[in-house]
Amino acid sequence: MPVRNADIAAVFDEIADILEVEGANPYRIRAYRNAARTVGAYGQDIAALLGGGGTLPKLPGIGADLSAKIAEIAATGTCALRERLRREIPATLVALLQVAGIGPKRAKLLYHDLGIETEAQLLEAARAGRLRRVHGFGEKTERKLIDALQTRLASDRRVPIGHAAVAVDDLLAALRACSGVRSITVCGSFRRMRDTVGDIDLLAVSERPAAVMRCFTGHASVRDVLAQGPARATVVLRSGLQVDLRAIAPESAGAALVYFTGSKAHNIAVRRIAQQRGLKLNEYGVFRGTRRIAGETEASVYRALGLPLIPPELRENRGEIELAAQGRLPELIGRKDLRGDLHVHTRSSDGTADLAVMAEAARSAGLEYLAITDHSRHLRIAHGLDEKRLLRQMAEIDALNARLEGITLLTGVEVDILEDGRLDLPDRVLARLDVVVGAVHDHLGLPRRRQTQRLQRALAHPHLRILAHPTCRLIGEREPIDVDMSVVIACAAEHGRWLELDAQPLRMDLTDRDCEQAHAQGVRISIASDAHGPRDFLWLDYGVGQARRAGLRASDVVNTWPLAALRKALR
DNA sequence: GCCGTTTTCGGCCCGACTGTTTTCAGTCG
Repeated sequence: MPVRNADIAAVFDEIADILEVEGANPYRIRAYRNAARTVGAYGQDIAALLGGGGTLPKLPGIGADLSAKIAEIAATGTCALRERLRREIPATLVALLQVAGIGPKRAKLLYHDLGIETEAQLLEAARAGRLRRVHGFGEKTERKLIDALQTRLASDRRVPIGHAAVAVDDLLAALRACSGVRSITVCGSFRRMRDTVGDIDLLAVSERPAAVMRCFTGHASVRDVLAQGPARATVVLRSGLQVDLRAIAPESAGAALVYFTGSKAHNIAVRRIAQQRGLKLNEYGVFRGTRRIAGETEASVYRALGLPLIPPELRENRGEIELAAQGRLPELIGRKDLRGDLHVHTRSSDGTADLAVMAEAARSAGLEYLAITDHSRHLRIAHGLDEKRLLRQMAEIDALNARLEGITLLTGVEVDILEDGRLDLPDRVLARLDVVVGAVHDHLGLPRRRQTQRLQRALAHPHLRILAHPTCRLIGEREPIDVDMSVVIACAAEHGRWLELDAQPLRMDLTDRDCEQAHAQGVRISIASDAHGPRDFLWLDYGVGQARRAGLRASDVVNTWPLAALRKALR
């Protein structure tokens, strides 16, 4: 089995986990965590690079020791340190760190004092009242752990960002209406527009924090209050989603936004910059000694550190701070840049609305053109169109275009890519369409080589223009297909094909990293709603967010182009 | 374990909340 970058990252993360339980130097643990992130995000396949006689360039946070371990893992799949650590600490004990309220110190203590190695044993001991015999544990901790263990399975999954947005809608409206509130901002991974969120982080700017806290913990959607103080509170909603609220005074709003938006790695990096300049950065502002010199806005915080404002989507400590320092941050695409959508469905296949309704909804969403791309015949479950029905739809679109104002419909199809890479409709009909979007919907389990060849063949087809939802993943429900994405991207680049960033909440496919790779290879991206109904165009917000995470400018995204330019490119 | 226009050794971001403590450790973000 070839060793992928993700495998190397997993080894480092496991080492960090075990070292935590062992109570090792926290900075050594951080070094392994950072290395895991760096390796996991690295663009090239490291094992292939080293195996081919290449050398790994100097990466931040990776010195002589970690490079040697990377080489060892790339060659063997593991490393001596991990094997040794595994013999010292049971793997199930490491898993205990996932339980809320259990950190490395307590895990170690439980292991030594009570011999507890698994979640099941922990639950049993807590129920039997044995935990309170351990130093630092009491009745209350025991009860909390029982709760945490019982609800863990149901509540620890990350939620697609589009679903989380819906889940906190009511709560946000209530908080914004609360007296004394100047603003409520969703921060955390939501504001960074990650494809999933683990919890929701809210920042309330207010001069009367106590009132906001009461409004928050007393809201009808709240099931449990986990923690509550004058400045912050944590609740669990009835939906199972955890929400943190932090209240802050207006003069500190910007610093608090930076702090609460993260990422953690970005925060650590900018605080280090503050330190190097003889300053201190915390959620209340930037301080020289005890004097606050910035903090009311995010821009003021970054300015005090000698940096331009860094967009939230880039704050992952993946090089954005260096780019900012050099004045080379990209001018990121925004939602308003989108002029069209090149992948939507109607009632003709599995959509819920007809052509005119979808056209009107797209126009209301600020779009100027819309490609109608219903499924093709092979996808029977979605009533896919055969040649005859597709030709009829094309005629309807022509007729409708004559009447429509402010929006233009393009003819198209989401044609199935068959198991062998051929397309599901004859060339003579594909040739007559404005845009052909190709997608895989079955044989998702093909081995890597065959799946990759299948996509290569499809991309080489003269009429295919866009590869839709390239990895076919459904977040939390279905793993991505096993495909060599670097080969697919290279193939798209070679043939001048475009890759889709499908913004359906469950898909968000391409991922931010793949999108970044595609961009680096010069491949254009189509941000598509894959709408099946008139309200689904709001998903485009999340697609744009993901594209921003990948560092895309408007010009990199084909559906920002004016219709004339797009038509020219399509010919 | 990494890193260096003060350093090759001694630093490494900073604060809130909880529970069990008699002044603070552990956990979390």
